Amino acid sequence: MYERKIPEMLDCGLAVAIKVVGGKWKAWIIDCIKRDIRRPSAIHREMHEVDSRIINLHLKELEEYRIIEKKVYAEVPARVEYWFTEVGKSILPVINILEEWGNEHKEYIYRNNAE
Amino acid sequence: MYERKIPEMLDCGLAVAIKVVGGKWKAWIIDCIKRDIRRPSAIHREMHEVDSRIINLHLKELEEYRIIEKKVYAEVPARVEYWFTEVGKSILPVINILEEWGNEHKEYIYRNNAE
DNA sequence: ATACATAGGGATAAATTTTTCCCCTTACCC
DNA sequence: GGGTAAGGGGAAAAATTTATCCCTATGTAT
Repeated sequence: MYERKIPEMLDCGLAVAIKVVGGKWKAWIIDCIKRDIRRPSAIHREMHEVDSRIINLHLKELEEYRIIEKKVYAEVPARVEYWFTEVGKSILPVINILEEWGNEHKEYIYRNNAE
Repeated sequence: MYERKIPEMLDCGLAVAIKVVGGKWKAWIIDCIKRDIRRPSAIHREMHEVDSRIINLHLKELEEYRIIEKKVYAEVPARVEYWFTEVGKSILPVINILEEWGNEHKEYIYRNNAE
């Protein structure tokens, strides 16, 4: 694991919120789980652009924040599912608002990048 | 300027929104402007932890997204002010929601990091 | 002449996040 | 044995963001 050299700012609510949703693929992963795609392998099939290693890292991070929790079934082949915690559920509407804002304004924001 | 090697995903609204508010100090800068701290030097005095170079870079980025716009006054010493555009204003309530969520849950999220 | 405040940026380094590559385990199927 | 599918992670490289250092310029004040 990477060990941070500069301490983070944990006091600001905004920084915390962005930490939770702000990774490159975390929002997409959260969206998968929201759509009942719960197993690591299924998430990976859904997000085939992304290496499964990356997905694992993000899942682990979200689990550390206790946004999601892992359920392990004693089956073969191994079966793992991720479910939102209560706090995890509470962030879903926040994400929706972010997404709405982004969809409404993305052409505006990136008008210049179009060359 | 740094030239990206991997193209970004501009299609997802969430990615766009996070791009706009998700830099390390952008939210703080936006908060300054919201509190009528509009001049680069004043923002820098407010955010004395952060090098002015960094603040400039973020301001420039926000300006490229047209979240803020620069007004240059023909005074001496030079006077520059940043103001929100209409779209810039529209993101403020979104940021408030993020911040509220973060403040409400930060102890929960970082309970483990406390060692 | 020296110092200060303002705004701004080049060059480079450091820190952090993301990616790639390859490995391990269990158990089933052919 | 060799192949599949599941979950998982070490090590190192690459990509990206953030930080540090030092310079430019203008005009004003001491």
